[in-house]
Amino acid sequence: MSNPAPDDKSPYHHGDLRQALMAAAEAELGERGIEAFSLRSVAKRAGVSHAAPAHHFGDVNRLLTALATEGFRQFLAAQSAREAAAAPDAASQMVAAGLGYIDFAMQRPALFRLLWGSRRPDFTDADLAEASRASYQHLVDQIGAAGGRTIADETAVWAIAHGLADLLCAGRMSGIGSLAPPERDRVLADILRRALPR
Amino acid sequence: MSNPAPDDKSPYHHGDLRQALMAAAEAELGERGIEAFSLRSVAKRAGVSHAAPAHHFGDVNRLLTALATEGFRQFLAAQSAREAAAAPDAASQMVAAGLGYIDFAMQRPALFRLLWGSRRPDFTDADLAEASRASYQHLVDQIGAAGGRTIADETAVWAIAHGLADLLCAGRMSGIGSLAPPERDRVLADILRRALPR
DNA sequence: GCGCTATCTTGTCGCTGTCAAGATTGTATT
DNA sequence: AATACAATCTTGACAGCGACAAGATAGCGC
Repeated sequence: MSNPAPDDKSPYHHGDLRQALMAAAEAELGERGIEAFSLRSVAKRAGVSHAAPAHHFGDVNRLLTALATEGFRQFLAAQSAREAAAAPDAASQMVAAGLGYIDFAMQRPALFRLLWGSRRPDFTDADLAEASRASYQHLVDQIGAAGGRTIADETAVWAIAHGLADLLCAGRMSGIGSLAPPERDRVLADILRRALPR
Repeated sequence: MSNPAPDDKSPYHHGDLRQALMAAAEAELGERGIEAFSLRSVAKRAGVSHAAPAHHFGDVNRLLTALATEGFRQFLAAQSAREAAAAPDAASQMVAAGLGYIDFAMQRPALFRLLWGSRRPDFTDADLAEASRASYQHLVDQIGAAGGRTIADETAVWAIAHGLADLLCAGRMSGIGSLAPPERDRVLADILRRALPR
């Protein structure tokens, strides 16, 4: 096991460049956005040459694919975090999952936009497809437990959570976006509950 | 008035290059998507040199800003078209506006993504900001006429329409997206009506 | 010690957006 | 009608980009 000293300035072999590139890529995504995302800038941030990422990811889209796959898992984790703090009844769990969906969008907007608003990740990639499916299927499943029976019910809860998340993430909902978090959560929960059939 | 012959092959002065560039830009957007959008490719399609667009739009983002402004107006027109064909009661008009919102997203996905999923247009531009505001304010106003009173009501109808539109536009809602249009409209209308307070 | 392979660097290519300078055309003025 | 001026478009250049090829370096099994 090599284990180079942390202060080792610039060893020819990085050690865990793949992970470092992923972290640098997310930081770049947060600072410059997906539009100005640059593979060379990621490499520079990680302290390696401009061609180093190619060996680990092939091309820039595959780096973004890996980033999106990891992003979807954290996205699902954000929903689980809300559920853990919510009442155990099915309707509350459904609302909590929706609030987690929105939490992620507001807290990590650049990553959310990579997941839902970009075509650069390769969504035919098996890992990404599965991580993506699992992330919204979890939410959709909740409404079944809460009394939803039709495809309209399933679609409704997903569309409501996604619409709120996307518009808040983009900063276009000044009305709700400027509310204090507790009050905002109450309004969002009110809206999410409308997905349930009457 | 100049009025050059239509078959005039390549006059030094185009005549209405600004409009031609807008059309070429939308065509490029539809064929290659926002990620691969290229100013030089737009110029080539319009039959002019690579630097010609700069004189009319300054830079590429201002071309996209102009395109988005026009896009928002057509987006609003898609809602009006549905309303004109719907029953005159307030709830039906609200649903119709939502269906028009979704129509536009499914029929012109590249443009919809420019309007709602890109940061390249300059949304501080006065014309664009006004066109954008008008496009969703119209939908939000409908729920007031249909009995909505709270900020939750207004937010709900917008979020539902937008969530459905965004996910259908991205091709991620295979369940509803694969239905035949009449059946699909029925399900979408069912969901849109859930925005109304009970 | 030796060879093999993975890892990383350097250099190059075509493409991109933007800027500067020059060519062409339309229009107003005299 | 001739001239000056402004608008329009082209050509050429530059740096930054993603991708590829070739070479340098390092770890690892033998």
